[in-house]
Amino acid sequence: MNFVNVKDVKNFNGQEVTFRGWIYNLRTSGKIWFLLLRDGTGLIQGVVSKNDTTEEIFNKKDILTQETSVTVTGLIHEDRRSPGGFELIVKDIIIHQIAVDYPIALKDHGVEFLMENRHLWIRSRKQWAVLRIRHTVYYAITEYLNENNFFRFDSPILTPNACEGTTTLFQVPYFDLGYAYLSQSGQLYLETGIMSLGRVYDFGPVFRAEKSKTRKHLTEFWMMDAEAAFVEHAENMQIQEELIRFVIRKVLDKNLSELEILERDVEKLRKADAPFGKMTHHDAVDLLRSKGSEINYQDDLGAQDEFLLTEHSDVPIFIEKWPKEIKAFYMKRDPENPNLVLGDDLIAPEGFGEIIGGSQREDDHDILLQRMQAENMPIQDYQWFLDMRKYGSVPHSGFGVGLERLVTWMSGVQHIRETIPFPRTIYRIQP
RNA sequence: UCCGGAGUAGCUCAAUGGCAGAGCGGGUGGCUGUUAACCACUAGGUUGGGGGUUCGAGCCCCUCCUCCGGAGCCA
Repeated sequence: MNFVNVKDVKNFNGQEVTFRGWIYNLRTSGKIWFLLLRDGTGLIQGVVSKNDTTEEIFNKKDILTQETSVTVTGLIHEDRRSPGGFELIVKDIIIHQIAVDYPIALKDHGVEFLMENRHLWIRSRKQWAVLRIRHTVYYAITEYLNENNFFRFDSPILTPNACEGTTTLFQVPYFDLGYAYLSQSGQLYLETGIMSLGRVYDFGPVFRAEKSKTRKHLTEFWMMDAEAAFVEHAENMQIQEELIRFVIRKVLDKNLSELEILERDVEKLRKADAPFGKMTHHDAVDLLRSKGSEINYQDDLGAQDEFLLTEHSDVPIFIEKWPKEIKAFYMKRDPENPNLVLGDDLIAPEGFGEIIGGSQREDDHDILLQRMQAENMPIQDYQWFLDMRKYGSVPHSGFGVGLERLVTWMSGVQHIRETIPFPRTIYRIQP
């Protein structure tokens, strides 16, 4: 048999082919009936008419159900009336297994019901489309990095100590050594990698036990952390911008039909592939206060602030040079103003919020040590990290991209939980 | 954790303190071009758990549970 993927259907016009997949929907109309078949690569409509087939095949309409697995053979032909422009004149249907009482109808469902049935919900068209965009984004990021001399450097997931505050760590028993913690970021390890490979990245799941309950948070999410030697603040932002614009172009190139399924405004993505905005934290606060926000110059941006900053912008905006008090200990002080650090956040337009956090790192041993002592960090646990500033320290920078945040923005979905196959949130770990 | 909201048929939702209903899905029948098809008939209920007020509670009160939205923190 000539097994074919639905996505390749246009190459088989007029030929007899066989698809393997699942029944997405069934419509009967007397002496003719239609089935929608999905095979993972796409959807195609099959037509079965009484006059053109055997009674045995025609009567399969009485036993087929939504999500029944089948092998379907037939003749491809072009037809405007069919979704996708091609349809299959069915000659034979082999049933693998009949799905009984599939719970997810092609109708509205509540979030709780869909989350309980996440293992089935991923078969639905919109979820399918989002997961395909996730795939594109994932590979676009690695492609950009691989082509720009970054080496994959896998940092550990079980770690002895925290990169950030300990209240947000997941703790696991670790033999006779007490406890280990699930990694929140591979950044500190990546910083060691650049002294070997020059430019490195890791890409994997990270874990944050934050009790965040918003549409932008997961407790387990995928992050790409990149780190580069001899790269300073301005170049760091330039790399981030090139990377994100590369991802936008890849998604527009590969996922137009998925974006259409999701009813994403593609023009907004096209416009975002242009030079990004840039302002200092101080200027951002000025702007926000002029718009009525009560934010202060020592404050982090809130969700409303991120929206206000980007509401009239087609492109993402960098917020750079932050007050050192609200940023992590490892960020390098601004040589022009010791109260600031050379950090940058990249905020996506349309209210999708922060998608990147990055900074030039503090490369001076004594300044870094001071900063760590001021934050009461257990210095002995971080001796290896301080070592890098003793044995050939160099200026260096890095950043972390939240994969699901980026996919949320690209696909335009309203909640981050739809951008990962099995979301982990504060109140849900099933299925 | 805080603030707000919701739990009624498999699903989405109605129901002035007074007989618990509709659409979808299921079943049966009809229809040769359907697009989440349509039409007719039909089955389907411990109204989240516990307690209370009342002649009478899905509806009011207390409590617990579950979920949703938002905030803070962050990617």
